[in-house]
Amino acid sequence: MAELKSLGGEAYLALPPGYGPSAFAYGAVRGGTEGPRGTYPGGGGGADFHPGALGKSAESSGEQSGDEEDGFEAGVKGGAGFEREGKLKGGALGKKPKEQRSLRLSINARERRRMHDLNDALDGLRSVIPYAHSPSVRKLSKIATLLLAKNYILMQAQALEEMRRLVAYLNQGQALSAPLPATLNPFAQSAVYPFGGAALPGCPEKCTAFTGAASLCKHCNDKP
DNA sequence: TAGGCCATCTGGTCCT
DNA sequence: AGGACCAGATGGCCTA
Repeated sequence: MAELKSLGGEAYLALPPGYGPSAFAYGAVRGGTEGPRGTYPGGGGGADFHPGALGKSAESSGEQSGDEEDGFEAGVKGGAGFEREGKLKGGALGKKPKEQRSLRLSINARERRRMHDLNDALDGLRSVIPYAHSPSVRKLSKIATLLLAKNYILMQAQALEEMRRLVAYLNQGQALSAPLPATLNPFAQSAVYPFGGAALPGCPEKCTAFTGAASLCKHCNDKP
């Protein structure tokens, strides 16, 4: 996986290759809304999910009660982990006592809930980082969300530091008429755009879709 | 069709 | 013992 190196200045919010522009390219229209991917039923694991048993509506913690029969019955054919090393770890499902199967279902449900909570948290993160929030743009992937958030935090930290330096400078009683050293003047430096000075791929559309205070990229900001 | 992303299942480990 | 967390595996969906 591409490492996110320390980024300087306006590149803070640029995602590493494979996550940045591609995240948007990848994020291009995807059947309109981003709703459930329709993978719940069945999902992986080979479990035969009851369609609809695990809809997006039930994604949040709290739901999923009752340990809906995850498809343990006929399901789990070669499901995750089961055929590893050619053997059935922990015993074949069919041979599991009902009690153990019940326990497994409970564990599965709990894990599912945990992952849903994690996804909810990621959604919350997506909602506060600057990128094009639009129905026509697919949401950021998990990895892109994390990397973008990290860069955003770094960018904010840098901005804060610059402001501190500026305040300290002004507090020293320096004449305002004197031009600030470039290193102290945040406004003399190039503005920090989440996607750097280059035009964001699909810039006009995405920048207009972006609901933040500023444009996503300098290119767009220069052309109101 | 390959690759990316995702949801889910599962067993192991650690903690309470 | 039970729950949380984790990583590996699997299969489905979608896009280029």
